[in-house]
Amino acid sequence: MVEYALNLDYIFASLADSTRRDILRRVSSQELSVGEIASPYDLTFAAISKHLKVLEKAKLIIKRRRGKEQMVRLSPQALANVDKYLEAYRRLWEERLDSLENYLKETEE
Amino acid sequence: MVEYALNLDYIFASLADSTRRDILRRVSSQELSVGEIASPYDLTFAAISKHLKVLEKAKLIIKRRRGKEQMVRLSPQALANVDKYLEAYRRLWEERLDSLENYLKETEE
DNA sequence: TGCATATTCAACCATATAGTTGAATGATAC
DNA sequence: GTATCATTCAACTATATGGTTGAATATGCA
Repeated sequence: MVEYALNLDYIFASLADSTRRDILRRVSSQELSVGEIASPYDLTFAAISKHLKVLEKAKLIIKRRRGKEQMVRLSPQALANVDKYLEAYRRLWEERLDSLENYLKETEE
Repeated sequence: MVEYALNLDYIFASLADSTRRDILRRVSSQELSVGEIASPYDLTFAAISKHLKVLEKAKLIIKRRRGKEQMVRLSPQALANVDKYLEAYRRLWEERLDSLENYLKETEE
């Protein structure tokens, strides 16, 4: 319960930064080393290392050592928790979309 | 584009606080005044007012004046954007759930 | 062992955030 | 207009966050 709430704190805080969202996107399709992750950004390795720490604390990524590199990949479970969180609200925005659709349909006629 | 990204920054940052998530939950079923929103929490009005500012900037809530009160309600659209953001990842955690299901099914046999 | 490569840690700085208190504003009621 | 109720603003404090630099650690290789 509390665990779950804390987890959402970490997950949402992680996702609130566009560099971290970009990292997530990139590791979602393939495992990358920390160096590979860092290279496109105009930031120090240490900064990227910190971003990865944040993502790791939120359990959004998993790191494993491969030789001298640390390999990083997405752990989709945390995002599934976000989806679960949204569940309670889905009906609300779908209703709104429905009424917009109806409105458009009626306007067509 | 940039607008959308900034929006996600604000939305996720808003959701990273359990008081704000609780406020969202409470205004999702009914419109509440700022005072009604504040009453269950052990925080000053000013603190709640700030939380509402954060939620408003993220377009998660809408305020309107009713007499001397400000009434607050959920604006579900911003959450629909989160759902849209998750879209790209849904396949990934569903695959994982599927393989867990298969594993359990096979273990049963 | 010693060197190079990959990554992290420690210390520090600047800015943002979450809270407080007390004054200020807006709207209604008298 | 004045008092009152509801809310916000301003100023301040403490802590968190995102970045830097330079030293430290971990692994692989000669």
